[in-house]
Amino acid sequence: MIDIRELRTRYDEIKANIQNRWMNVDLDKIIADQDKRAELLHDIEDLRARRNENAKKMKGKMEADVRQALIAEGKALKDELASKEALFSEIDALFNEEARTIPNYAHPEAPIGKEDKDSLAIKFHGEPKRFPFKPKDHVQLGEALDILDFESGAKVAGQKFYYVKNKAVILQMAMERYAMDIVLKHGFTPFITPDIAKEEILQGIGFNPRGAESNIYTIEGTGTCLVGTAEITLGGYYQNTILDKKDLPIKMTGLSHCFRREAGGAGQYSKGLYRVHQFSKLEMFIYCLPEQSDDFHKQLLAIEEEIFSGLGLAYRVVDTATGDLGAPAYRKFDIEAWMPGRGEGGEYGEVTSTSNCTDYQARSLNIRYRDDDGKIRFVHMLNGTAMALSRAMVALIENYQNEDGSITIPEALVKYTGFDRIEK
RNA sequence: GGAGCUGUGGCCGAGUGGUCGAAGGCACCUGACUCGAAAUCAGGCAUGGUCAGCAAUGGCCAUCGUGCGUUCAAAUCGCAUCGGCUCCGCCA
Repeated sequence: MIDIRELRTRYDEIKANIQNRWMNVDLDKIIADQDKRAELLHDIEDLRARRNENAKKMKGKMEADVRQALIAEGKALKDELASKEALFSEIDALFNEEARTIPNYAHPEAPIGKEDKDSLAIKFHGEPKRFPFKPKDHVQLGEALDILDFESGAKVAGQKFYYVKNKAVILQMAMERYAMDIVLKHGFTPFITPDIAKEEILQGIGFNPRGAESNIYTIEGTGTCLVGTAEITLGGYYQNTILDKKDLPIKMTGLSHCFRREAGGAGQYSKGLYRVHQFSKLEMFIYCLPEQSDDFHKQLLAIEEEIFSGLGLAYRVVDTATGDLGAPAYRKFDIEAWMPGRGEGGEYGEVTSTSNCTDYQARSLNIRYRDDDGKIRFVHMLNGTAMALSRAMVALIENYQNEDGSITIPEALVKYTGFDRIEK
C-alpha cells in the first residue's frame, strides 16, 4: 500500500493516478474514514491514559474505601473503553481495506492510457520469422510430435491443464537450466520456493485472494493459496524484517509452479499453452535501496532480453500503459516474443514481465532497512520473469518448426538437452 | 496425527499480576586513555502512532509469537491459534 499519511499531502497526484489507471477508488470516502478512525483513536488513547493513571494510584497500601472508589472508577473507564474499542476495530478494518485499494504511484515516463494498445513498444529485436511454408501453431506441432497432450490434461485435471511429454520434458528442463545459468551469472541466489503461501503474504504482494475476479486458487479452510508466481514467495521471504543496508541489494531467483484460475480468459489467444491453469516459472526478485530501483529495473529487463535473444527469438519490449499496470507496479516492462502460430500469420505474445513496485509491497509486508542516519526506511522491491516455461515453449516450438513438423533445438539449449531435434 | 516443553529488544537471556519498555550480556555508536589499534573506563543504544515545538526534544498511546478472555491493573493468569524443540506413530 501507499503511505497513508500522503492521502492529503499528495491528494491531487493520487487522484490523477487513480484516474490514469482507470480504477474505481473513492479517495474522498477513504480520507473521511481515515478522519473518523483518527478521532476515535484519540478518544481511546485519552481513556487509556486515564485508565493507566487510575491503575497506578492503586499500587501501594491504602484505606479500603479509597481503594473501592478507585476500583469503581476503573470499572467505569473499562466499560467506556470497551465500547469505543469495538467501534474502532470496525472502522479500522474498513479503512485498511479501503487504503489497500489505492494503487502505487506511477513512473512519470510510464505511458498514460487505458489498455494494452496504449502501451508503448520501446524496442524491437530481431526480425519476425518467415517460413517458406505455412507454419503450424504449437498445439498442432506438439500433439503431432506427441510431446504435448492437452486432451489427457483436460480429462484428468480439467480444461487448460496439459501433459508435457517425451522430449518436451527434457526440453523444458533444459530451458529452466539455461535461464537459471544466465540469472546466476548476474549474482542472484537460487531458490526453489513453496507453491503455497498464506493469504496475508498474497495481500502484501498485492494479490487479491478472494472474490470472483481473483486469479488465485485458495485452499479451503487453511488460509493459504496456491501461488500464481514465485514473486509471492520471494517477496514474502523477508516479511517483518529490518535488513542491513550493507546486505542490499538482495537478488533472488526462484523456480516454482504457478497456478492461475484465469476465470473468463477464453478465446483464440488462450488456446494451448499460452493461457493455462498451471505452469512453471523461473522468477527474479530484487530488494534494494530506493535510489537504486530504477536502475535495477532496467537490469532485470536486460537479463530477460539476454535470455530471449540468446534463444534467437525475435521480440519487442513494451513499456506498459498506466491502465494496464497492476496496483503495486510503479512501472512495468514486458517482453513480447514473436509467435508464428498466434493469430493470423503470427503475432507478438507476452513472455516476460518485470515490475518496479517501489516501496508499495515493502510497506504492506513491513520490509525495511536501517539507513546511514539511523532511520529505518522501506526497501524497494522488484520482480521480473526469467522464463515462464509454458509461454517460452510456445515461442520456441513455433519459431523452430520445420516443414516436416519436426523442431530444431536452438543452439544455446543443445548442451542442456543433449539432442538437437525433436521429430516423430 | 498423539504427548510434553518452548516463543521476551539486532542477537543471547532474566523477569514475584501493580514501581517493567522490560535486569544482565553480546553486538553497535560516542567520548576518555593511546602515535594508532586492542584492552579498559564513562555514556548512549527498540519500533510504530499521536500531540506540542522551527528544531534539539518532550508528553501521551500501543507493542514481550498472534488472537480472545480474566482483572481496577497482564510479559506475568486462562483459553485458542501459529512457529520451534523433544519423544511416539506414519511415510517419499
